[in-house]
Amino acid sequence: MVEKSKKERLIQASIKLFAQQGYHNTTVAEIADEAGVAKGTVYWYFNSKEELFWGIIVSRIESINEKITEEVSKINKTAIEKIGTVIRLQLNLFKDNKNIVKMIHESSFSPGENFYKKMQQLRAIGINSVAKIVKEGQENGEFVVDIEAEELANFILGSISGSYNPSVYKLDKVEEKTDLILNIILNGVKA
Amino acid sequence: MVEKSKKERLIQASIKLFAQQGYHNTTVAEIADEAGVAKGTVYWYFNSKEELFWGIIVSRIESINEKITEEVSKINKTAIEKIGTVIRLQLNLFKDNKNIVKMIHESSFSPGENFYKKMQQLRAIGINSVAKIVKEGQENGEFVVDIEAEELANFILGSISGSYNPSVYKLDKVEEKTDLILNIILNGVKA
Amino acid sequence: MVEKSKKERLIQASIKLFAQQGYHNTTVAEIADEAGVAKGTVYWYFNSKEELFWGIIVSRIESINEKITEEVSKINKTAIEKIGTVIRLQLNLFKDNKNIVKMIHESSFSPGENFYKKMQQLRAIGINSVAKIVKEGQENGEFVVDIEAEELANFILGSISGSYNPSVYKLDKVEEKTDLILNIILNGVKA
Amino acid sequence: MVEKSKKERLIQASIKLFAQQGYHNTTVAEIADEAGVAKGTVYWYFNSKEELFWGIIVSRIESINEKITEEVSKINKTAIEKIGTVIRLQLNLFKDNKNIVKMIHESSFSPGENFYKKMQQLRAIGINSVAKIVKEGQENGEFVVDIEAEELANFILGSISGSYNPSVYKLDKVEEKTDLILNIILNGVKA
DNA sequence: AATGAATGAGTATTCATTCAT
DNA sequence: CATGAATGAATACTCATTCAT
Repeated sequence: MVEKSKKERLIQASIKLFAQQGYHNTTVAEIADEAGVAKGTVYWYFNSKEELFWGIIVSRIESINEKITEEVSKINKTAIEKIGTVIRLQLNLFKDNKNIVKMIHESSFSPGENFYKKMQQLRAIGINSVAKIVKEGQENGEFVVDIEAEELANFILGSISGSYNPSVYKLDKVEEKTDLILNIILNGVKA
Repeated sequence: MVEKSKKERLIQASIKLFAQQGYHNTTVAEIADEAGVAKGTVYWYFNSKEELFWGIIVSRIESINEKITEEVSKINKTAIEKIGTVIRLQLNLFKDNKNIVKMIHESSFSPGENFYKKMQQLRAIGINSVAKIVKEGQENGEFVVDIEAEELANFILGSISGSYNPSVYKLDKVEEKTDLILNIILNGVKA
Repeated sequence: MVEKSKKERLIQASIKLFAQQGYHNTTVAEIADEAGVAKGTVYWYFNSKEELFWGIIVSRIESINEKITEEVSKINKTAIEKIGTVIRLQLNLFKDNKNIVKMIHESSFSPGENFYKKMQQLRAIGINSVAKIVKEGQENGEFVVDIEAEELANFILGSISGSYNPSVYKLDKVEEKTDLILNIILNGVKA
Repeated sequence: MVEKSKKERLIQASIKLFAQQGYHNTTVAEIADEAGVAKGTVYWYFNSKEELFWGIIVSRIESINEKITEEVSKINKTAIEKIGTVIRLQLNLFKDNKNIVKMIHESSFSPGENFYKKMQQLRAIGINSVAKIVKEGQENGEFVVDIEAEELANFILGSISGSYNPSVYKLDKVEEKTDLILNIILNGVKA
């Protein structure tokens, strides 16, 4: 079929609108409208507006976490190369899902306890994977050893998303940006 | 009188509640209640709920921006020292204003285009100040020159806030953390 | 087949759910579910939720009215005996159809004028039949004559259902209760 | 003031509409409209539509229960006289509050567990009071003693409300009706 | 300055009903 | 006969804001 399923259309419409206008400023009616379905149809596929929002967020983060985890287990790559891949994965996520990044941004403030915990878990999973890479690098002499692996992982992941700033970074040059960030993280800024 | 002014009490109540519950889940009635005033009184001191929210956010960010700007102009310090101060300032802001940090997090997206732009401006001011420090450091040979000052500034500021993760960082040891971050930024993680 | 027809299953499910939860708190989806059929199927057998509800109510009341009418025409019984039978019929209806009694209770008011009138009519038919018995009794000297037959009939029918109180009456002893009520109605409570 | 309070107006409007159309067929908007206030005002005075409905029901039943209880304790009246008063009180309640009677009718089917229990309690209180009168009458030889006082009380109260039928009883002649019912209850219908 | 009663626009959610298959 | 995806009208309730006192 060329025609997308109504559920898929609802998800796309949600991503677009939530990102553009924020969760609270987007109505279920608007989403249905944008997706070209009736309001009631939203509730045929999703139990609530919250579930719709968080379902999207969680699925995307899980997807990138999976990719990172995958990267960790590769044996024919150095730790440095793996960190490079992590950066590239994140930047590509940002590039391909500008709207979702915005949604994740917003989600950092929790509408509900349940989802907040879920988000914490997801972040922990990501950090954990990167920490494994770091440990590997520390063990084989690629990385400095005077900093705890987990703290380093936290810094790395944080600096990628923290430094992601649409008004500064033009994300059409992912490779370039990856090199830049990796360069700073590896060598620092001192002359 | 030791009794705080009603306006001050309203601001404190707002910070507490907005941070705990988020903007949309906090009602004006709750704020008035927490502050011990009548609902109508809120509107004597503030024109709207939004103004109350943003007034707080903006004032705090402006305050730290001022401090950074101040730091820039000091002449008896190296650029590296200045960057260290910037990190220390940020971490202290986080430490002293956990609630406000949460608010800023939320505000990175929330209610309406106007304020989003305002936030972008504020961020730009901060980056601008740090970029001046960086340029200074590049000119006097402290920092690498193959990276644009603004991009570097963006990375520095971003990595501080991005790596700020309450569940990992215990912010009671600001000096220690400052050294850690500064160390990574300056020297990188490569062995 | 031992398997009941879908229509029958729908009726049974409706009685159960309407009685347990009331008309407005029972959804067509629930009924279909309870009956083990698809939602759409309900509409093959019944034109609407209302029709389903009222169809049940009306059929039961009509059935008891028929029995009462039947009773009236018997010629080998005294009026007193006939009244006794009416009481017994009612109590047995209550006993066997607790759920339906609840439904009738609710229906004494519920959805829309049309059905309210229908209920009035049904009640009128019942009263009319009993009134015939009363008249008979008045004519042959069994009952007092200073009270209009219809008013008496109304009292009799009303006192049966009005005094029906599940928390007081244990309806397992229908004969006993019949005697009790008949006794009071006939002889009164004065010593 | 000639102008009734908004709360009072809301109560009156609710009684009217709930009785005319039933609980589920009456919208909060209609009530507000009928009372001449804004929709939001309903929620200033009442927490919910349910509370509004049940608040009315309960308060009226409590009021008549109080009157009955009062009657019980009078010492210069015979039990028969007291029963007469109970009948008169009920009929007057019906007369003055035709709408409320309808509401009580409807309430016999519970929207919520809490209120259902409350209703049971209220009925129990009424029966209890009447049972006291009956006992009194049994002790001083006014009433037959072969029937349990509580069962008799249940019958009496039940027969009054059960036999209340707007299409038969014209409630403008309360005294007459009171005598009629009292007469039947006391002496029965046997010639 | 301060109050709090009153407002009414705004919205998520439900559910009887339809109809293409 | 039977299904269940899809519809959209209907509605209780919230809450920022106003204003007479």
